[in-house]
Amino acid sequence: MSKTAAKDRTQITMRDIARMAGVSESTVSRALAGSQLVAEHTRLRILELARSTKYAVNEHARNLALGQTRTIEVLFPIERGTLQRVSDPFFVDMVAELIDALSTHDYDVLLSTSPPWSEVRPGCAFLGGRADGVIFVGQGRHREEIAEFARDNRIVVTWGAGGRRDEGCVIGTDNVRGGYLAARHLIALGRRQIAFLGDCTLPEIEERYEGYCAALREAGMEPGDALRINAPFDIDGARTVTVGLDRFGRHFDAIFAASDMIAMAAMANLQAAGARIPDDVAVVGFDDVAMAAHMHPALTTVRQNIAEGAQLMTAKIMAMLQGEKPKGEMLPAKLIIRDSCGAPLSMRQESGDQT
Amino acid sequence: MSKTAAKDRTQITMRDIARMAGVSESTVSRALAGSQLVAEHTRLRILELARSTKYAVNEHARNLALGQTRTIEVLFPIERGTLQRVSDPFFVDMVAELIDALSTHDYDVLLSTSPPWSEVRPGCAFLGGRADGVIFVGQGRHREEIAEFARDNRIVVTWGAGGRRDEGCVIGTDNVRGGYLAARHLIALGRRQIAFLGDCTLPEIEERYEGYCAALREAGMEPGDALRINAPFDIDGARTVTVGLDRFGRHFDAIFAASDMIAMAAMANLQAAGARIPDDVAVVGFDDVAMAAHMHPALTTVRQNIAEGAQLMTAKIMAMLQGEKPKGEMLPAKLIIRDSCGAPLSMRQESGDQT
DNA sequence: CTGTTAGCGCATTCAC
DNA sequence: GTGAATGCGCTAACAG
Repeated sequence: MSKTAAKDRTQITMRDIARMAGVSESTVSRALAGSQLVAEHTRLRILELARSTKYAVNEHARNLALGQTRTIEVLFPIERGTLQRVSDPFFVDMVAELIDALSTHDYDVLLSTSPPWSEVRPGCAFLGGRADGVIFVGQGRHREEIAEFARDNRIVVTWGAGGRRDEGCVIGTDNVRGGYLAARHLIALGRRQIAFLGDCTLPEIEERYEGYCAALREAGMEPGDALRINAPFDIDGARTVTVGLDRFGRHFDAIFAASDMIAMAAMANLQAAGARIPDDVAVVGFDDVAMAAHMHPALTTVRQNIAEGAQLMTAKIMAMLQGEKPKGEMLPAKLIIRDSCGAPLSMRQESGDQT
Repeated sequence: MSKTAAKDRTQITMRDIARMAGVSESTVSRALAGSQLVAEHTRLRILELARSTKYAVNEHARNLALGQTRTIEVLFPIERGTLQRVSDPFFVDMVAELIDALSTHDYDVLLSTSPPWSEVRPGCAFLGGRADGVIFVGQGRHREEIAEFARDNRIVVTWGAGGRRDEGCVIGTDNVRGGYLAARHLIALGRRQIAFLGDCTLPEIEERYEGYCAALREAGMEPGDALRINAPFDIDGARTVTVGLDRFGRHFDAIFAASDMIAMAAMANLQAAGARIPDDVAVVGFDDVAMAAHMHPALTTVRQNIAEGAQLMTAKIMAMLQGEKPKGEMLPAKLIIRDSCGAPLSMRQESGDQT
């Protein structure tokens, strides 16, 4: 009973409508595919029949015959089992844009959280021919595994920290530059004790930290661990920020947060502690999520162009499907100056914020 | 060239490893399926061979033969083409939990944003046998279409506003109750001019508004349009809030926002305008996203248990797959009292907030 | 223009 | 225990 249930759903097949139309399956197939090799009236008759019977071609059979899937697997960097939830608007946007971009090319999106190297079962892991390619949305703590996977499989694109080594096609924002811009901006505003909030064990974050360090050194300051607060993305991230802030008290006059969500949490914590933003502490975030412009004060941040990123990744993977071997690319980071950093109005015009 | 590229990827098949192992395909199939009808040593040999050659069964062929897909389609309520982006952490969480719950049952998730009724192409729309069932994450502006679709197709579960009529299996938070709790709470705190922020053309929001109205009437007040501010979820939502607030000035002393994101935006706008929260304006949100507890002031909100919702939807759809016909269910809404409403400490103990 | 044939990769009766 | 045969639903040559 339980076994048959799924199989029972006597799906109407191509043969059925072929019989109903009094033609062969081939003709139906052609008609549905919009082939020119079929008379207009029979085509219309078949189409009408298909609509009225709510027939839809079985994609499995189709893909099996065609040897393709028209599906891209999108892998999330969420640690399963752990309570780590990302819950960052950045990901919704990215996935939504990815779906948009891919469906423009008539590709479906198979979403997953368990990477191919976590082989729970023998041969049932990943690209079982269900997807033509894979997109990793972020590297998480698996940069090496992803790189290796990309070397083994042709059709792989990953979003994350730029490939210095042979990591396949990696697309991402210029995190180093972004971090640099953020820190330089704060320094230009006269801040000297700039705390960094973020988990540097994540490749993207590490790059942002790197840029931050570069800006500091350029200004003759030496970045120190005392101003580096480990703030993970997970659900406890904000709490960690609190702890961090408590720990360092007012030993800093600015914060560069590795993500907007972290920045928002930090701002709330600071304000709760009575600090004025940006007067006492200037804050700069990273991502420019939709909420950023609507915080109080409005968040100065480094914008990642998600739509462009999604489209670029899609283009890359389409190219790979065509047999090409595209290289990774870096999207420019852009500083969006708002209120949380305390910049004078004169500086904003240059940044060209269109909020 | 471009046509062949995809097909060229000479996937190693079952026949290949059958030959290599010197057995028949049947035996390989059985070995990989963990059947008892195969000698231990040959099984191990085959498994080893499969691993070393990185072989993975072709899911299309498998599904075609089995008549099932082990895939659930998850539909997003995002309007394609429009610039409407949800970008709400609520969705990441929901999708992540859904993936978790479904993969526990060995089901994959096919993500999509184009509903089955938007038949762009003839017969290539939706359940082309690629998925065993569908989950709608929210009804958006398509409650009727979804209801109809659920009537036609057996395996459909939707998250949203409870089914008063024959809408199939609808799971959702008790929005009416949630709205009622929020408004009642504000009234109990002495607020009298309670604005409602949200787009009532969305079923879930409409229900929250309904509960809000019930609480007002219970207290002898008549809800009026003057206090109802249309604040859509999309990217311009926060801006609309601003407009709304400007329009009404200080004619309200409290706000019930239909989502936490709206609440946060409203809070920021209020604070920017010099209003003190909760002194001048008390705020209550809806969802309890991770950020809510880390706002300043911490947001009082109505919690939706997303994990439970995802698990429940998964359970329902699994039941449907077994041939059962489960009914929709409503998850309890829970008021989480924090700081933005100005409630005295004594009220919090009762609410049992575990932040 | 249309029907016939063959095969995509795998699971599953059956025989052996 | 294992192999041979059959079919899942569809597409793509191949003949008419």
